[in-house]
Amino acid sequence: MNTNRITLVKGQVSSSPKIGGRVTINDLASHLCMSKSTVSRALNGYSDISESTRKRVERTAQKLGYRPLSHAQAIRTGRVRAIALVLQNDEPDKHNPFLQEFLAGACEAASDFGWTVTISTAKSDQDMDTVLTRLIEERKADGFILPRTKVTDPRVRLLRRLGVPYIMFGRTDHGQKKIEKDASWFDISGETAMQNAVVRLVSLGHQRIGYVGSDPEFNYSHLRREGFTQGLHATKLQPDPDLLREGARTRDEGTTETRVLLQLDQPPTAIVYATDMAALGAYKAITELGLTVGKDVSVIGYDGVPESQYVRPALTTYDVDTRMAGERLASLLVRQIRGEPADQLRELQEAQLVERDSDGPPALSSTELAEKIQKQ
Amino acid sequence: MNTNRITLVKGQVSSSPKIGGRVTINDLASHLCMSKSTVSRALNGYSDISESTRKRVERTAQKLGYRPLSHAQAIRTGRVRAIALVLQNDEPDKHNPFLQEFLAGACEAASDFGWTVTISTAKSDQDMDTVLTRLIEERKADGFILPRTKVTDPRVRLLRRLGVPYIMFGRTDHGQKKIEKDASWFDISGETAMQNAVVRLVSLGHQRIGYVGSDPEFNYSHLRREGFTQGLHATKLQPDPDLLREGARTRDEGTTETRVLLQLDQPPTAIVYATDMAALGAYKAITELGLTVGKDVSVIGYDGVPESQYVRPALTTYDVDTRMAGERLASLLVRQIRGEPADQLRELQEAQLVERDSDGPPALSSTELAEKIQKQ
DNA sequence: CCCATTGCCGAAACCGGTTTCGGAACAAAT
DNA sequence: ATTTGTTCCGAAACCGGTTTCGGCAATGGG
Repeated sequence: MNTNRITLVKGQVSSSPKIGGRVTINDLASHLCMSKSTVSRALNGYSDISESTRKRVERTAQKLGYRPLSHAQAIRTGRVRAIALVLQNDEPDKHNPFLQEFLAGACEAASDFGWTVTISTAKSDQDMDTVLTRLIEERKADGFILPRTKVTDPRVRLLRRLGVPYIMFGRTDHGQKKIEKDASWFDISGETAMQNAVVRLVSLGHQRIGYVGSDPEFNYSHLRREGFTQGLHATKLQPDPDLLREGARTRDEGTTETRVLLQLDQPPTAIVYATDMAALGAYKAITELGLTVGKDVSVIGYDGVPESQYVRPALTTYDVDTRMAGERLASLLVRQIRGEPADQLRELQEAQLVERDSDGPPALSSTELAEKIQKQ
Repeated sequence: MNTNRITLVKGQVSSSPKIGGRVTINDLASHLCMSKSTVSRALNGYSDISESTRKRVERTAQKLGYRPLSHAQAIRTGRVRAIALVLQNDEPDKHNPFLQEFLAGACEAASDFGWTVTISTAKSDQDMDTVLTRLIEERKADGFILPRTKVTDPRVRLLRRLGVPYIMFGRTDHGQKKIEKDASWFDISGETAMQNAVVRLVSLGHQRIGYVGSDPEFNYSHLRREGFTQGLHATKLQPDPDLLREGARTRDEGTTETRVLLQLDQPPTAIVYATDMAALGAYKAITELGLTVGKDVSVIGYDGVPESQYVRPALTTYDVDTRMAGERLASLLVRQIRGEPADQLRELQEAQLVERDSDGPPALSSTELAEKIQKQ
């Protein structure tokens, strides 16, 4: 009983003339022979401090290596100079090869502003709610980066209700700008990539092109599918509902959906995938049927996962600059917290085509392909 | 003037609007009709508060949803209840598939203690120094997790000099416990895995076993190599310096080192790799020579990267539970910061063998293998 | 019954910053 | 010479907690 309680000890001689050796604003003030309020206002650019003293304070602060403690400032200002990123961990594919680069971008951008990044993880939507609430209540961050936005995103609702700044990596509402009319976001235009993929395949001679989409829960899935159909439209190809598959979130599901497409009476000679993972899964389905990727069936992916350059044949894909995404998101979020209007903090960038060996002119027509599959 | 003088309003009872809606310790104190010092000490388990009032305070705190601001506490205690993780970003292979799980483990453990995780990245050893110094000076964290320890680690020197708590993921000094005699660490025993790999291969019938090590800058490289040679010793195989290669940090370097081994007059019929990435690189070298992985040449990796289960033949490897590593590291670090002696906060766990198809009985003897390679 | 402990709590100082308010010094206007 | 502004800075309150210190009441010992 009472084992872990703190016992008061008398005569605890503090051997600390200046524990930690930190330079505080008081040290700085007494060194300069002025009040700490003047020092504070000088460093924070108040207009009622003369230019000369401001310079003097700044030089001395520099010389003594003074750094205000953000948490000491926060107690009055309410700002901790930190942004938070909460990763959701219940996704089918937990291995995110881009995370390190994304973090590097975000941390570097934050650091440039003198801010830091706190990170947390959530196991489910509900846990996400708990985690966000806790971070907000304890004021661990002044704003949030929301990766992988969903069509209707519960995180957005929560943060919006609590009035906490956030920026989305991705759009919501299929990009219809209803919910997000006063929200900031950064995104890569997957729809443009999908459209370009179709155009590319058509110009290679393909007439029947399949599509394997991703988890419809995420907003990007819808945008990419729309991009694909716009590609069909732009190339005057007839859309065929049979050629549109959805919901391939993993490599294995990519295999499954590809099988379905290739078993059609009129199979596609080329397939566009919303994600590289699904496209990598396609290799298995294609080779299982005795077909060759890039000749019998052309494959184009999206994301630029590292493995795409190591599979044989190497995967043609649209590469996303994840590091830059992190950098832009952090930067835009900090600016938003500092007061810039959110609806002016939006950026849409393009993915970069990486031409490799998984696509090319069709070796067979769709009919011939069907026969070859049949015989197998 | 006097505009800021708030005039007292009669009906202003306890349920005041309270900008921001947060419950502060003052609210709690006035709600309980006791001083805030009593509340504070009650919540912090001081022995001079009676059990009954302590319970009462805790219940009320719970009911009102009171959460102390860690940065408000920090101003007096010097503790922000956060641990930091600084990732180094200049490594050859920037794609770390384990990062998300590692973070999940660390965040969850920290969260269980009511702590948080702040993250940052460094581009070089020098940048690492800068980043750490900044985080320390601004007291953004109370301690650090140091991933991927080097043989002599500059981070350790810095933190040791500044007296900042840290825990290493990995050991230093080849595990000789010189520098680390009063440091805490968590590690996976790669040396045991390497030793077991040799034993396994010998029992499969292999007589000449090669080894491809990793970057000697990192401590684990030495431990794993020593584990390998201990495996040779345990199986009474004669060590051959020609069969020991070092420094394969990437897939491509794995390919290169494998080529060297297979071009020997007496090539190995099995090769153990310190990392999966190098082992995956081996596939290219082996198939290029017209050989079959798992029959002509057995391959065993270490790490358990996701790709290992997708390559053909699937890679036999020692799987590391990265999520648990993050969890243990965070947990041990928090306990250390809370006062437990560092030299009692050490854990060594084992990697888990995953038997797949990249190893098996040797199809040929070393001499026969050499001839087959020659003919190619 | 008195005195010394002990248990328990409140008042106030404190942590390192920010922000408000008032006033001194000086210049310009009347 | 007085009034009116400006410019610039110091004193003090404040933020939300923690910790020190002292004191009151109850208890126990002689």
